[in-house]
Amino acid sequence: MPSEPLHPSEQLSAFAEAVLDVVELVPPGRVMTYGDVAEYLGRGGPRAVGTVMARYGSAVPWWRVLRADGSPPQGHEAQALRHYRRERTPLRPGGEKVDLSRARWDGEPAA
DNA sequence: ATAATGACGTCGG
DNA sequence: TCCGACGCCATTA
Repeated sequence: MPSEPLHPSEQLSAFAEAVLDVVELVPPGRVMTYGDVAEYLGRGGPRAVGTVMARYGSAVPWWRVLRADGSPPQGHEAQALRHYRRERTPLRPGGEKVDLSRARWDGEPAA
């Protein structure tokens, strides 16, 4: 039996909810790629995650989910870059992409 | 049930 | 580094 009371926003598929949950866990200054999220969940794929973000991402720290090469979400580059600078997310020389080697979050608690 | 659609990823040139 | 081609997966028409 579910322990979670059904929220009004229960039109979301289980997958979409799972994706949004993970995104909310990403600490400020850290990021995950679309593929990372799918792997973390053990289901779905990068594209499916992107589809969810495109539709419901506005409610979560969407800028912390980006492409595998460190580039910000397609269509939201400028906004994302502002957030990165504000959160001091490690950027690559040139400042157009995130330095995944330093900013990538594996899912472990911040300690 | 089949086809089309993405805030994607990898590979080859 | 910059494409294009293909594969991938949930969602929607």
